[in-house]
Amino acid sequence: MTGSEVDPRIERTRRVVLEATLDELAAVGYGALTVEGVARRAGVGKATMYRHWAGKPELVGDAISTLKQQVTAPDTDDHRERITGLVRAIAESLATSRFARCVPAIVDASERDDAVRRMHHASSAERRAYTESVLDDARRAGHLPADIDTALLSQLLVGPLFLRRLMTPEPFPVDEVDALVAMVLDPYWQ
Amino acid sequence: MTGSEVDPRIERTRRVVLEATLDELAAVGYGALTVEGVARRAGVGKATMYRHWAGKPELVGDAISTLKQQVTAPDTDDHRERITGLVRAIAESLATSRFARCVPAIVDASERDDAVRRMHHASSAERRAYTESVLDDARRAGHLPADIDTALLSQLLVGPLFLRRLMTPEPFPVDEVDALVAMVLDPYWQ
DNA sequence: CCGGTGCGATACGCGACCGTTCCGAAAGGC
DNA sequence: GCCTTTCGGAACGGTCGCGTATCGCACCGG
Repeated sequence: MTGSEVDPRIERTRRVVLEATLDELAAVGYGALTVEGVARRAGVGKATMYRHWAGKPELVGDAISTLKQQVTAPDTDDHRERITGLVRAIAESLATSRFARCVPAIVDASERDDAVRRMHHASSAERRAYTESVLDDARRAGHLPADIDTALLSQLLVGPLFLRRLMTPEPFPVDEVDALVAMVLDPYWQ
Repeated sequence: MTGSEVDPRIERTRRVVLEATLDELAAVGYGALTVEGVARRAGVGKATMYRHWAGKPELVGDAISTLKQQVTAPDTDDHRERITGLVRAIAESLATSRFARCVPAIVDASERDDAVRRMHHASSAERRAYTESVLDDARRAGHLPADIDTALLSQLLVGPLFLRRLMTPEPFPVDEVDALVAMVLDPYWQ
């Protein structure tokens, strides 16, 4: 009845399977992902899968919800450097992280399943809010015009990164982040 | 031997099937797309499919290659208006066109199949080159600094549009295109 | 130490899609 | 008008994933 602690076998299964789900998602995409395939990759019995998840949408939705943002702005008082550091971190993440490897599959899955769609857009909104908060800090510190639209500004900074990841052969080069930030911010920086 | 003209039956089959392929792609994505499903949607025998295409990758690659960009800048001497009109047209296209409906599936398919990947990136490069050429015209006309990076500039204008289509519930509002263009270009416009 | 429980493995019937083959009908092209 | 080509439809054996059920084993927790 105390039940506060979870059976470590259950805990382990959840961890291993959700890990495998993300790998499978990156490897074959949403449409071709199968519960049986994830079970194989995770080294788990198929029955175990259905003991924990109702089916493919629930499994994938659960897996995606574990993809929380670990990208943060550097901890400095220099607002300009905070912004540049954040954009650079996002660019690096989009070039190497598991999230980056899953993005195309997640984008596609969002078109097919409502639960995945909500997860994806919620996570995306969270990341966007964080970027905006960093910009707002700079604005409140007087480095940006008081009436500037930081929501739009954040899209100018991040949009090109996703554009390059999803629409071109190579992600946005981290080397060019400084030029990007300069082109966007220099005219407004005070 | 003259062979200059193609049997209209073949021509019709190609047209109908490639049309259906794009619809199916938008509906179920790449991973879940099946040759049999496309045949059903097109109202065509399965044998006919294999008479014309070797398999799913070739079929999808062929279909995507028919998605040529019809978006153009308005024909005016006002360079600023040409640019704004082009960005507005892209935003409208991303909200309504079949291309927009297929983008998530195409992005995902590009991660799975090399032929699709090449098609997608080639089309994307073509569109980007066009946008850059419009910006270059404005630059040569003296409206933009001679040394400005129009490639980066075009990503600032288009990036947010794709960001909103792929990472948020709603595409970039056409109403806000003017504000976007203003924020990007105003500081550099001469 | 022992009852309870999660586990991997295996097998089931079922349906979908694969890629191929054959057919008679319909339409093209000379 | 006749020969040729393409067509849609149906059927083939084969593979794969579905979701469920049932094992015996191993580990957990009290």
